[in-house]
Amino acid sequence: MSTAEKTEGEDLPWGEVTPDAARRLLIAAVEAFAERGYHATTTRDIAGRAGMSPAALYIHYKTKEELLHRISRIGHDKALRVLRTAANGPGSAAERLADAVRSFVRWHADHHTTARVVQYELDALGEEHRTEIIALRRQSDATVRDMINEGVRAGEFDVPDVPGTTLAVLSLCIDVARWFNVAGQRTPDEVGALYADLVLRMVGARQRG
Amino acid sequence: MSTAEKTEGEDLPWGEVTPDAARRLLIAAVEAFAERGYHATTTRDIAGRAGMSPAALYIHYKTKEELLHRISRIGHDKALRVLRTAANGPGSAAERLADAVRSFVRWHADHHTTARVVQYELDALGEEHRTEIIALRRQSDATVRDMINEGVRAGEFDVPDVPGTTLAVLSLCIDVARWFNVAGQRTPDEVGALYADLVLRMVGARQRG
DNA sequence: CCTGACGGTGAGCAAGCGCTTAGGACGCCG
DNA sequence: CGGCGTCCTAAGCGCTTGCTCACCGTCAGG
Repeated sequence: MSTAEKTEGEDLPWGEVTPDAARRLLIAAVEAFAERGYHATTTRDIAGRAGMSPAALYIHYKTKEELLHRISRIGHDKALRVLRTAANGPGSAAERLADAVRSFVRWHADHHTTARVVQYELDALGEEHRTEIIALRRQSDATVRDMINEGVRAGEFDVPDVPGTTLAVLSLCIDVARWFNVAGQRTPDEVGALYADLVLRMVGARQRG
Repeated sequence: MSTAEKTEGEDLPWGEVTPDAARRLLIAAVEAFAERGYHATTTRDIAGRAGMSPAALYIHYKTKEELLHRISRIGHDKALRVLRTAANGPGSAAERLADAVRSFVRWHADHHTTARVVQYELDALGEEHRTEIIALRRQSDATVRDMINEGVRAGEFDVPDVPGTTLAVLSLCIDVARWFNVAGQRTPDEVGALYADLVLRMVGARQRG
């Protein structure tokens, strides 16, 4: 068996979406949702961007909402994995928090079109799908909160309000998806570095890079 | 002439919208837009919430987009005024910045339903209206940047990247409109105080309150 | 060659959309 | 009382929406 068969799912942007036509439709939907928002996007527009007829969409997805759900699910999974990888890495609490913020922000900047859909079209989802996604977000929250708590316990941080600071840190990172590339001229790496520094200041880390 | 005639425009929430029916429609629109988003809201829904027939909307507003524009315009004006009042107040740069963040955040929390429409439905506006609103946002940006610059010049702050930090501070404040009251249990005053402290940390203010 | 599954299309349905228009209820002035 | 302007409604127009359905080309297996 050729090695390309199983590995191709990981490196190209939406490789985990398996029928090729389904992937093209999903990518088209991400673009359209990010540009105009979920409700302002028509199924005809999505199918058109993917080079297909309007009816083709319903061969691969049951409803327009299912498309949004798939995008939201995969996007949140990836963002959470990025966060956790840095959080579980080596180094002091400050180093891990800076790393986590840096890569989380970089992800939101790099994939700002996906991130915008994932973070800002949440209540277009149906009841069940929305609660599923909210559970994923709580895991992101817990990941950041744990890092901050560890830093406080180790004496590295000075944080009077841990839940509030956690909320603010995540809010700051997530909002990158809204303004990125609308303002222009900053690379994802630069924003990541800036935000890592700002967050270290917010938690009162003693030494700064 | 009775004194109530001119003063009533200032204290009640949308007092500047003068025909009474027009105000009721606008308030209904704010609620609906905040709950479901602009595109997912129907003119019938807005009129229904205001206790009127669908056609009544078009006596007071030419289009649904004009309603959004009026909301956006008034909301941005008010938020900018709140920011500037604190920025032009007395005290050191640190005190004024903290004050500005505190009141700006409090406004976004208090009027989170209005703020959500104002901050997150921007690209539902038409071309001309959108550029008009963006000009107002640039003034908010300039107000914050000036305060930070003054603090740096006075030796109160330590900020390596002033434009980037300005962006982050505003992003942090604005995003309050997204999560407030979805999370619950924090009062606008508490969030304002927390955020003022966090922002002082971000700019490296030497003394903290 | 036939067969059947797969993946796609063209046409269109019922419902809902933003918005318009003809007309009615009401109060004010003569 | 009539005439008029203001504010609102009932009805509906033209169009678009999410989605369906009857049908078709392609290709592997026998």
